[in-house]
Amino acid sequence: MAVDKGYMSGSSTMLVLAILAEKPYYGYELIKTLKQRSNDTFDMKEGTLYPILHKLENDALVASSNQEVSGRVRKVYAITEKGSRALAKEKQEWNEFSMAVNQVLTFGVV
Amino acid sequence: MAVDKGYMSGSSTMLVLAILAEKPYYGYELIKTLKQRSNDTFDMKEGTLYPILHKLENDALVASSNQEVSGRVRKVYAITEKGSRALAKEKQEWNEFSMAVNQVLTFGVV
DNA sequence: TTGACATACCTAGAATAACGAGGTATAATA
DNA sequence: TATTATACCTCGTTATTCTAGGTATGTCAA
Repeated sequence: MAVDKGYMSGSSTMLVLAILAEKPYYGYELIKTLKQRSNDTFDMKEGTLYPILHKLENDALVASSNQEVSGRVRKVYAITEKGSRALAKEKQEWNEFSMAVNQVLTFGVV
Repeated sequence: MAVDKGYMSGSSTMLVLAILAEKPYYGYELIKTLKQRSNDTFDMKEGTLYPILHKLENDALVASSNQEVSGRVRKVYAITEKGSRALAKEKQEWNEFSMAVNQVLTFGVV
């Protein structure tokens, strides 16, 4: 990660879901997209992503299918209805968390 | 934690330093202050705080001294010059990180 | 005065999450 | 043909937090 890896903890799953909320992606493509969207701040490793995708699929938050993309079969992941609901909840938690952090950091600052 | 514990990872140390940046605190007091400042979002456990304080002291980011506070000897922690510099850096990293998250979450949203 | 509760500091072990480093295979390109 | 990029995967290490305990003191009500 470009940022301290500790920060990533907990938000990785949400970030993956957020990317998939737009349209289906396959793993490798997802990493590149995440990197782009974050202006090179997030450089998620494959050793991080694939276990996350497998867990998401296991929990039925995403569904995978083998599809031919530009002449090659790839495992494409799509978000499910359940996944969309989970994402909405995680976004809410993230907002609560980040606001609380900013509140502590800016205490006393006018 | 009131929020998912995963989110805390990485920011706990920064939050402790941020509290100490205002004035010296002893451990127990610090937990209560953090909880107040965050509107009950952060409920840090003692098993989390004390190891953090010990590590911070070991790295010379804080300094401790036994002081009598309201008729009782307590271990009071104060931020050092080095600690202030570390806090400034961590704040910067936090800003970079949270902005990147928000950028990914709000992609395509007008 | 005695028992319960809050205060106050601490540690060991379990759980979780991300990473590094490796493996395997195919396609493109020089 | 050799190298690089693509593409998916797993295992073991490391880092961080929590749970659950231990110890001790002060306060307050029954």
